[in-house]
Amino acid sequence: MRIGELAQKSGVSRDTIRFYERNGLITSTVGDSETNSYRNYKEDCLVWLQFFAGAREAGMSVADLRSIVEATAESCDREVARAVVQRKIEELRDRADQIGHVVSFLENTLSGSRSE
Amino acid sequence: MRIGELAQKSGVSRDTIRFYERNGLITSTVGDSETNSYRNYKEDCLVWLQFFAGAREAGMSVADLRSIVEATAESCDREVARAVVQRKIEELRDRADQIGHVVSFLENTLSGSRSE
DNA sequence: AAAAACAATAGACAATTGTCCACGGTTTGA
DNA sequence: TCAAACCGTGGACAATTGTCTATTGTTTTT
Repeated sequence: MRIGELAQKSGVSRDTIRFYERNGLITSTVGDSETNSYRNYKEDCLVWLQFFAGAREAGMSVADLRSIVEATAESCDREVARAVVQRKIEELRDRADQIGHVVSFLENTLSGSRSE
Repeated sequence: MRIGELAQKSGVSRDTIRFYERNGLITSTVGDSETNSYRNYKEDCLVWLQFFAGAREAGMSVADLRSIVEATAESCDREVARAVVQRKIEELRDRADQIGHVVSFLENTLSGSRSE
């Protein structure tokens, strides 16, 4: 798959895909053409990109994502990957709790700030 | 209360407090001294700053915070404030849901990526 | 074949969210 | 009184996360 198709399918812009690639979030291979230098993306990338989009919305940084990608890469120890991902899961749960507190505060603001 | 005390009590740095003030998140008054131009912060600011710290961690932007502060300011209509805050609460809940999805994905990554 | 769409690369630009520094003045504690 | 700690201002600097543009070349469509 070339970048345009990937962009269209994932909803992530070409520029952003390239940005992610530069930052080690995805990798591509050079195509087999002799005449161009178009890169080739696997199905795999699409899944990751969709995850990235959600994860960024959930507040994870590109650096966080890179550490997950790296940890789950073939070369790494399964247990290491497990630990890294587990850690991120806990961070996300903390963040969700944090959101809960903020929501509570806001709800108090709503009910507590009546002028009458 | 002067900025140093506020910083110490809130755990937010002086520079950040000034940054927030520049961005309309808090306000201060000029002290009554004739000789200096030290600013004066009310107890109120401390509560807000603590909220800001949590809210930033929860992923709210400074712009989000400003809109909440502005909406809840005296000058604004109660109903407007209510709507703005309610909107933010919903955004936060969406974000929490989003985190849930990401966590699920990561858990699948964990259980689904065994090499055996 | 010509035009339109696509690709790679490189670098400029921008918003956000702070931090740090230097300056000159003030307050406070020893 | 003298140093240390504080304050305000203004601007420089930095990381993050992209977006946009220009340039050059390729592929696809008409």
